[in-house]
Amino acid sequence: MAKQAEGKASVSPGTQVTLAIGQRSTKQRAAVATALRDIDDFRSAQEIFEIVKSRGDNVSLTTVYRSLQAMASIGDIDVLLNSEGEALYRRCGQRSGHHHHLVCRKCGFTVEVEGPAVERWTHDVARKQGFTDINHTLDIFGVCSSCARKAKTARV
Amino acid sequence: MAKQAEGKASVSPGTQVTLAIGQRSTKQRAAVATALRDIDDFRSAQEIFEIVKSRGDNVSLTTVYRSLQAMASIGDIDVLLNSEGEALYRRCGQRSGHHHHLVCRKCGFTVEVEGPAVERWTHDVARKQGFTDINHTLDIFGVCSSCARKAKTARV
DNA sequence: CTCTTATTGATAATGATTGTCATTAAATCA
DNA sequence: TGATTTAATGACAATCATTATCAATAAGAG
Ligand SMILES: [Zn+2]
Ligand SMILES: [Zn+2]
Ligand SMILES: [Zn+2]
Ligand SMILES: [Zn+2]
Repeated sequence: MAKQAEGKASVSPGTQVTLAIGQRSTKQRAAVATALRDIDDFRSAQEIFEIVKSRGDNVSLTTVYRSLQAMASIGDIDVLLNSEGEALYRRCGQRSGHHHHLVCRKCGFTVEVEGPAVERWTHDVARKQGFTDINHTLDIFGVCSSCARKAKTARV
Repeated sequence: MAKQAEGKASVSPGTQVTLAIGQRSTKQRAAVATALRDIDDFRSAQEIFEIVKSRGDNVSLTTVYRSLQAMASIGDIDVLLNSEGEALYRRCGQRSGHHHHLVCRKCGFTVEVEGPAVERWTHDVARKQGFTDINHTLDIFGVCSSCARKAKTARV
């Protein structure tokens, strides 16, 4: 069995891919990682597949799915489900740990937010009810000022 | 056009169905509403379809979907997406308005929770970033004390 | 270079949800 | 009550994101 310590391996100029033990560094995964560096919004696997393709890299949709899942399971990227239950992915800011997202419903523009008070509250509520192994989801959706402006203009 | 004021119409002994303007009272929707009264957990449309059937009522899966959506859009029942993006439905406590859920990952046991401070926080954060038309999702998951007990016993 | 096996890609399959459309039956009214 | 209107239903096809298969490829250890 090929063992390998967890760590960074540069597989493409300017892009770093975190690998779990036993994982291999491939150009496909590097291509996905690179595409994620270019965008700052939450995007679906299909959209990321298109972005990768438009950059000239050729990766199958299946592999895009697998790469995103691998990255997400390591915590390298964030996942959130939109109101349709579709998974959206995003490479978030420098490992700021647990955080939440304020996402524009129209353009995907995302702001990372943290709220220690909220974290405390959810935990307290759950423990008070006797729950253990607690986790939570918290996402804020809205229309960013840019999109709101556009909508107003378009209506004229 | 058949106009009708919004209100309650009893369509089955012991069950009340809220109707929007223009909607009709049918035995199928009543059957779904009755099934929802019997359960206290969040369930998928498919599961509710089975429950309705097991009670002797015959409603097509398509209609179960439509009934649940209609009830949810009025706010008569709550919807939440599980980690797979599947919609789960539940008839919640007496119209307590906006609230959130603490759900057992194992058995589905649910506790309704409210947190004015969290509501204020999400709204403030979003507005501070210039967002409008704001909404949010907040769900807490864990293992209820009952399930935790069972797990400990089973392991012996 | 050789070998092991993780990874890929083409494709089929899954599974929840939605669309279609002819038929049924509430609600309204003569 | 019987006729009329059209919301609602049901059987079934269609979507669409995601997963499963499996043979072919290639990373990386020795
Ligand atoms: Zn994030
Ligand atoms: Zn949190
Ligand atoms: Zn509720
Ligand atoms: Zn809330």
